[in-house]
Amino acid sequence: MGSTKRMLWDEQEKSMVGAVLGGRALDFLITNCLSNESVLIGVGATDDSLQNKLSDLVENSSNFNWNYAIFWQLSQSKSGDYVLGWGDGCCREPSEEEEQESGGGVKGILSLGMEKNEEEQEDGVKQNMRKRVLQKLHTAFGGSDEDNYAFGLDRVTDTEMFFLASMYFSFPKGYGGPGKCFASAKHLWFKSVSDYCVRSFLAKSAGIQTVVLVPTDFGVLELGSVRILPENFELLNTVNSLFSISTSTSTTQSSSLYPRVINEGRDESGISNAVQLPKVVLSLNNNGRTHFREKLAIRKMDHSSSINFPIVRNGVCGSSTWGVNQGQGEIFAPNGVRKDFRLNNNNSNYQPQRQVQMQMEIDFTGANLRANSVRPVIGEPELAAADVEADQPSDGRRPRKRGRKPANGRDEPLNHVEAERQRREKLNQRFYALRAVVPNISKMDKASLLGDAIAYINELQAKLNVMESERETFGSSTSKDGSANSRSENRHQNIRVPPPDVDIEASKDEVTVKVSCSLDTHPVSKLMETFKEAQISVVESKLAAANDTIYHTFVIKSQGSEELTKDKLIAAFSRESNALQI
Amino acid sequence: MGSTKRMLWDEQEKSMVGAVLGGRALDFLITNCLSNESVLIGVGATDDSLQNKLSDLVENSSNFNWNYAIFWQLSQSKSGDYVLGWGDGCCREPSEEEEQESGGGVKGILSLGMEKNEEEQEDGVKQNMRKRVLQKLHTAFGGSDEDNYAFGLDRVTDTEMFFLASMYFSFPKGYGGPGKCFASAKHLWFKSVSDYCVRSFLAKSAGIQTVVLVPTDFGVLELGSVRILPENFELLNTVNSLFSISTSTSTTQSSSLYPRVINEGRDESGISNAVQLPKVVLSLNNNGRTHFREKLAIRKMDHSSSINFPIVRNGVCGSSTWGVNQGQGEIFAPNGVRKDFRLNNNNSNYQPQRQVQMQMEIDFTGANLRANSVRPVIGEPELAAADVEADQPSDGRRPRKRGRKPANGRDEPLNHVEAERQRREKLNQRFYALRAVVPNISKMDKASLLGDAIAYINELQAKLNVMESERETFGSSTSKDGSANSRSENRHQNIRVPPPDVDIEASKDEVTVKVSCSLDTHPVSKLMETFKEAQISVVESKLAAANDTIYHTFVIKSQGSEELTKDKLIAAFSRESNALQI
DNA sequence: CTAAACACGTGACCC
DNA sequence: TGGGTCACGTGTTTA
Repeated sequence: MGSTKRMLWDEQEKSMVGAVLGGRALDFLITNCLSNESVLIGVGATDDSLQNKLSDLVENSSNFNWNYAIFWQLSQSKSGDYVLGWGDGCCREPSEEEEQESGGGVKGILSLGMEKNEEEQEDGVKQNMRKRVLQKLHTAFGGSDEDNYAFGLDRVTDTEMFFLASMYFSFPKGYGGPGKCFASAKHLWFKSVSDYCVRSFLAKSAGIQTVVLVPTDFGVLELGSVRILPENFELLNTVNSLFSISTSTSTTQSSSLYPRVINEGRDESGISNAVQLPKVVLSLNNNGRTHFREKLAIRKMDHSSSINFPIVRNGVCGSSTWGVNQGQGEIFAPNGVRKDFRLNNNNSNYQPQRQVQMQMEIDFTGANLRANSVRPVIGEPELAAADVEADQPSDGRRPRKRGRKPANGRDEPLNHVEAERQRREKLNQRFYALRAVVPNISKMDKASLLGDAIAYINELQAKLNVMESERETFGSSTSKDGSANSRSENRHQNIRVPPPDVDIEASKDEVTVKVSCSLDTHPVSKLMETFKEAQISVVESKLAAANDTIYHTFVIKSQGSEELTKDKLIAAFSRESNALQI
Repeated sequence: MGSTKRMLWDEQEKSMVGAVLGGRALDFLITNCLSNESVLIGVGATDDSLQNKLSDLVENSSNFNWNYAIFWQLSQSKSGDYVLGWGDGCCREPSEEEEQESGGGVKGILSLGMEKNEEEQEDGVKQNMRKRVLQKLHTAFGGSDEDNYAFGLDRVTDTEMFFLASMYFSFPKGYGGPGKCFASAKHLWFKSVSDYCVRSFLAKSAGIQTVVLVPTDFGVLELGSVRILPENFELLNTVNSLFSISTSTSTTQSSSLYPRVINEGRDESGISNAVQLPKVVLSLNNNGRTHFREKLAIRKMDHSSSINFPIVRNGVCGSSTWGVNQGQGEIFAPNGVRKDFRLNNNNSNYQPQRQVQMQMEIDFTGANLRANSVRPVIGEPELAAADVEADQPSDGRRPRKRGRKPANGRDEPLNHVEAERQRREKLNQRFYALRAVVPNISKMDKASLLGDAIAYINELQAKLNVMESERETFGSSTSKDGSANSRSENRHQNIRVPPPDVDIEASKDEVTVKVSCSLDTHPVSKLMETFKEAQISVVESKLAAANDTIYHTFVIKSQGSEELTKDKLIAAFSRESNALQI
């Protein structure tokens, strides 16, 4: 009874969640939760460039100093519907000036929930509820109790509550602020958050006063500020240039933003098959080589500088096909943990039967609190399961207060155990990360995980070997493809898959060669499909081969005007082709 | 001083090794060791078929009941010289009848070493020396202290000592028994092991009385028995048919026996640049799903059945180019750990710059000792480094006797720590195994290993993604190829690399769509290439899309007659098309 | 209730 | 001489 169960929402939970998130959000989440049966996986791959853009919008004062930025990424459900799910996000606590400027409503708003929470109740109950709500969301959307991140938070601020809860939302086209924005393809500038979204209550609680939704090619960018900001078209231009396809400046330009969705498990409830399944893994980013870092205090610090704010970013699990390779340089980034993060993003795609989970990680890049003793509990299921009556950690061994570390002075023997703690934690961190990238984990214990990882690596190696040798029989392809790290020596085997079903006929003075191949895998398959959908008939088709390129030329005809046809096609293709970059 | 250093052989060590292995072997090893500077890597790829053949010769009574079989695999040094190195091996303890039949000399022979070991000394000193010798060999040939396997052995029998020590030998052409045999290309049948090899002393110690060396195409097969066996040509025929290339009956028939050698590091000493670098990883094979298994007691059991013997097999690391695929069915063997082993064989080939090590693994398939308390120490560097004066572990906490477990009666508190020990050990085991399959390990600590493994997995996934999408553009090959475990469900998403460079032009009354895509990945690329090679010009090309197929039609023209052109094309394509099956 | 799994503190060791 | 890693024994939790 103490530990909340996954699927079911009992009344107490409902009221609690409603109190924290607001009634509309509660309803929305409950209908979207679907008892964890139908999960939406792999809501597209995001990479650092997206994250950088978002954090740029949030932290870079040259832009607008938004308090948060969320990219709602377009995803496609099994039934073909598009759904906007959490793509990436970045938030920061409002500065003191901002809090003053915003009219002081930030604090305490949350206590005006559905149930009348008395104002005099101190943080304790509120914090407790927030954590429990986050935990409930976590488990409701498929997370396991162990890796619940909420209890790793020292304290959940209003902003964080809004932000963290937002991760669990997803919006079908036309629903919610992002869904409406994307459906209308027009940006929305809310000077009041009263009804911009089902998350309005939460936004209000966080003191957000201005919210802007901007549609992009693959999703919706949501920006929010605690200040009242006038509509600003320069921002829109900036956003457009940042998030449009052609102007992607990412060096890696590899991971695809293009969404993919697999509906795993039965899909019996048809409400909305867009259910994110965030599994939050808290990670500490020891940038550089400093070996000690505050664990995961997402909370704003007492004298919050403008940078010590969490950056939440999602990684993709599930079978998201993400573009090409993601640049070895990125993979072998010198920074260990950072590397893990990055790599967690490009996941899987390998075992569709896997119980994949959307994986989020909290990056504490900016958390520059140098305290070495505030080590909030993390990964302690006993805390997660315990009935957290008071906010004070019931854990005896770390009697840390909630607010600040006692700045203990260099206890040598203490340092050892602390270092050891950190080592263990880092190891566990890696284990989590490994769990994220290895599909088909037989058991959840570490040894099995390692075994599965080894097996998986070998499996991948074997597959790669097979494919590589297959491909190399194909001849010249590898020679010009620089990224194809092919061992060019064993060229001699001929295993390639040929153009199947080649039919050759010789008539009087010419030979006709007919090749039939699967539409699925043909380069022009999407084109043909589009033609069909748009009821476009192909008048003439040609194919020419140059040095290393094949040119298809199609002369087509459709019902409407030619310009309209062209625009239609352009629109259709633009969506496809930019899956290449980003 | 207590811990043996890697490269150097101090006098004490020399005498000890000489005592255990014999003087000639000592000299041989010292000259071949080369201070670990010039290591011979990747001495060819072996696979289960080889292992099966060997174990067949050893364990299958229908053959000859040899006590051990070693395949000395031909390798090529940097300078072009061929060297016979440890390829694969299999051994078993002699049965009791065999021991009787062999004249009783098996036991105690070792004590007639260089230094006069008094016979009355019990196992203690001998076992201690053997382990230390194995450790010395292990480190001398580049193994790290941590993964020394010798201390994982409960007890090193004579046979095992001979067998395990043999792994560190390698023979230039003409040197040693295998080297002479291969040089002469004639088999050798020794009815006395006195001088069949530099390992004669060891062989004698193990009671081996008959040794046969048979040259094969890529190495030398060495068989030994504790019995005196008359020359037998049927055996030779069997061996020839087993190990010759053409008659390989292995179903996989994939892994190349062909050796390759990379000489890593400087090669300043020119004695013999063939130095194996065995890094032995002890692995327990929990066949089936039984989750508990005796750890690694290589020793023969008290009532040794005929199957509980170790099978040592080598895996290939390094950039050995080994053949095609090795049969998915093998890869996806249901047995988890076994799979790991198998897969460890098809290793690497990925990071040739990696500090590769020849990796051996001991397969305890038959080790059916059900004792769960004989837990030999393994991976305890402090033990390895400690000066083990007596065989009794100077470690206080494991007062286990040497010979047999005391059959402790369910000590509850003891059992806990024992279980925990085992858990740790299993974990470390996996870590070792993971280290074996992950190239480019930045640091040797666990966290880094995990990070590297994650990075590597992602890298592999990314590569596979790229290749898969590349391959899928190649046409319907996957549709009829059952083994291409393509996730057919998410066929509908357009994850595919889209037709890039779509150019759309609208003219007066028609729209032209031009698609240019890489020739490499186009289904007809091979066709076009063939056209070009055959100087065939395409008169007309058409493309039509049916339900799920795209039809290319080419009307072509070439110089010669049409029938000849047709035949030429058919010949060209037939070579491709039968690549479908495999 | 047992067995497995994990986290923790501690001693040791190694640059 | 300390920062870092490791293994060990132990207490606790979970299935």
